[in-house]
Amino acid sequence: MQIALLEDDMDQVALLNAWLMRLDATVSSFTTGQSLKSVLKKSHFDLFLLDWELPDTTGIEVLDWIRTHLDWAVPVVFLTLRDSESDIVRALDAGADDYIVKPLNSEVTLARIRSVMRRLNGNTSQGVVNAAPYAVDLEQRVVTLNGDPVALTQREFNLASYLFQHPSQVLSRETLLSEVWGIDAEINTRTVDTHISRVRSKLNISADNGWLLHSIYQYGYRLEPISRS
Amino acid sequence: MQIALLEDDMDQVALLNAWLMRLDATVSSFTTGQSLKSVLKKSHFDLFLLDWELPDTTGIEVLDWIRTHLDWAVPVVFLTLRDSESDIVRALDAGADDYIVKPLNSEVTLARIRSVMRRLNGNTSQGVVNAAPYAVDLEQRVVTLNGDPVALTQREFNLASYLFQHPSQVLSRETLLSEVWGIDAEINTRTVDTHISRVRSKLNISADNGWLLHSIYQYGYRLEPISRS
DNA sequence: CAGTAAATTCATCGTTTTTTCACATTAATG
DNA sequence: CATTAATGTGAAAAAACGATGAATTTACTG
Repeated sequence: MQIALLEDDMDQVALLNAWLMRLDATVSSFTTGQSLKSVLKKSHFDLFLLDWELPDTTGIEVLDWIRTHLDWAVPVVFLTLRDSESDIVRALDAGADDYIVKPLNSEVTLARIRSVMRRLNGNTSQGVVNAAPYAVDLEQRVVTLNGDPVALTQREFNLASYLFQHPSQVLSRETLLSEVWGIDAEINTRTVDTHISRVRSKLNISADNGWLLHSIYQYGYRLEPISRS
Repeated sequence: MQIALLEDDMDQVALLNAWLMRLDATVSSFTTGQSLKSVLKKSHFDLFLLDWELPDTTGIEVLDWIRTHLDWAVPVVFLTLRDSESDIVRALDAGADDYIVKPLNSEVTLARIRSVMRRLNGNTSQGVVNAAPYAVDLEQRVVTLNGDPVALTQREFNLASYLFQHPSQVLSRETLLSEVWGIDAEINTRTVDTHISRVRSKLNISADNGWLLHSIYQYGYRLEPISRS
């Protein structure tokens, strides 16, 4: 679990770091919007925690940037001193998933973060991911097409399973390397492409089966269902 | 949208009913856990709003019942007077999606409910930009002219989509490079011009189709509709 | 611990996409 | 109207991707 914390008060950063450790998460903290943005092009985060007031921008602007440039699926939680009702409404309507007013209570903060994360993973944390005509059984580690199991290697299964758990999301090669391979370095390799190609062909992902696995030039891949109406 | 409201104070019920109308929702209210349970066997709800204290049970028990007997994915929000931190943590960890302490503020309550619903519905925020005779489907990443899809490459689509999302606006080359290419440096390149040319020709943007894509001398471009009378 | 089979990564080539370049055309200025 | 600078556009060059066989690494077996 990768958490990005945008907060310019170093005391708060230290405090939150200590608390978030209990979530079994890796926390990357940033003190300016600019520093976060520059890292975002290459890194993946599962959750953003934003302060409202920052040296070079506001949390709302960062949220807008995340919502237009990244995926909608990433949860964003505000942690701020600003407690006016209009600010709360503004942040939530801009796409925030929760809004916690400082001073923070450790238990409540963590419980709210857990709640947001649960909603994100909710349907897919375990069991069977349904993506007709495909189904991904995370217990048995098997992907089926129309009920028939398809022979995949471990790595192929891990990749396919990650893709089906993040449908319609634009996934960078770095994200896939980090999430599927567990490699965090920025290495020059075409391994991801090779495996994507094999998954595509073994699972026969095509318009006929209602799914497409596109490449995003210079970036990564995206698995998406075709909505036929 | 079907909302179930479990609340025994009739004044609160009346108040919430009035507010929730704005969400374009149908509200069914219940004053006892038993009455809600019996209806659940036949009815479907998209959201549960629970008070903590009820004549025959507690909100926590109802939440437990929902989580074990119904789909885990249904969002549940607490609306209660109980404001102790331990109660909040208890409810959230039992699977609640949000916890709002009374007295309620209408705007904040509605914004929090919208936030929870948005997360559930898989973020239908991206839709189709209508710019007759063009349409830009941000989900499928396809531009259509009179309903026929036009073959565009990724970069061409990104550019066209950005232009159609900012019609009649004067857009500098720097803005386009930053928003479409993700490049923040001011580099000397004619890449933007080439792509503009491609978009213009592939989409056949011309007076015949009601749109023009002008260049702004020494600055950038502007896509604008022609008002035909 | 060696031999074997399987999985993964690497290397290559053909194809597609993007960028650069060259030159024709258009626009602004006085 | 002439000059200069910027834009339009087709073609070439460069970069990235798809696919597949070869090489390497890993896992298993006796």
